Amino acid sequence: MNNTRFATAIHIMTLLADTPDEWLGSDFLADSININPVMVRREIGILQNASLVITRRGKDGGTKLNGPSKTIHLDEIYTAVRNNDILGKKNKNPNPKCKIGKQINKQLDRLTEKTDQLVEDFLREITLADFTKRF
Amino acid sequence: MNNTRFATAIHIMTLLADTPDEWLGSDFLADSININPVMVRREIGILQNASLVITRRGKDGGTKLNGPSKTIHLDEIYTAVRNNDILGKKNKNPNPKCKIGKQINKQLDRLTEKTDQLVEDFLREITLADFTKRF
DNA sequence: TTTAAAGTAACAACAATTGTTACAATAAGA
DNA sequence: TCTTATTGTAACAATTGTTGTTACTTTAAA
Repeated sequence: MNNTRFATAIHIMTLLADTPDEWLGSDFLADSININPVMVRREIGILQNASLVITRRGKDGGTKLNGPSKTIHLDEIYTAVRNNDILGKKNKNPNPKCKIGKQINKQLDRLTEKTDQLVEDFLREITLADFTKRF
Repeated sequence: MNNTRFATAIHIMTLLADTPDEWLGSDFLADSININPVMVRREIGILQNASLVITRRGKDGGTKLNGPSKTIHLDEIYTAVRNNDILGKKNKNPNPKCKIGKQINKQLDRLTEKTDQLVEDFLREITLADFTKRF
């Protein structure tokens, strides 16, 4: 993850958790994170797809958590925004004539899968409420 | 990690482990991975800094493992090539006037550190010999 | 009907990754 | 000592990924 998407997403979620009854607008959220409101709306789109938040359009619109923060787990946020494996990308065309080139991507997949699973399992044990408690 | 550096590094290490007594050249390694020899030499430079391999310049030069593959652990390769945190980058200037903006990066650091440690601990339990056994 | 918000497309700017060429430094071996 | 093959690395090009911005449509409250 050579990007700020998890940081942005968990920042949004933390703000939403802080005032769970209010519809917070992208301008307000953007001002706390100090990024462009369009970026915020894009990230909110992802969080919506994952059913982590609900939004309302039009005047007085905004975004809220889709449930109590103690029922939301950090792995849900992570898997929603992640776009790479922890160990990175595989090389595209390792040489099939080489005994190692032929197998490497399969073996890397095994390792990648275990590694990713490990992190998800860890983040699943942490709720958004746990995270926000420290603020 | 939105790059192929771990994949390239472990591919190199696997090839070296396969013929531990030979000096393998960057052309040979590049041909198995199917990337440019310069990329291979660059990655070997990193592996050298981490004392994972030794190289010899000049005619009949090349690279070898710096020790038996059962004494090399995958976390050593991972930490040598990693250049990002698993949870990604932090936003640079969260708003210090906001109670959450003010704290977010500190709290993210806590989480990031635990997550990275988890993966390193996992990879430390796997030797290069374990990995290469399956080829 | 007015107003303020989300949603999103299009594009621009910037950063990271990967590929390539070229050449200096080095070391083996004739 | 000379030839040859290799690493090391700088410089740059090409590609891809990330972030920022503008502008406009859609939506819903009041």
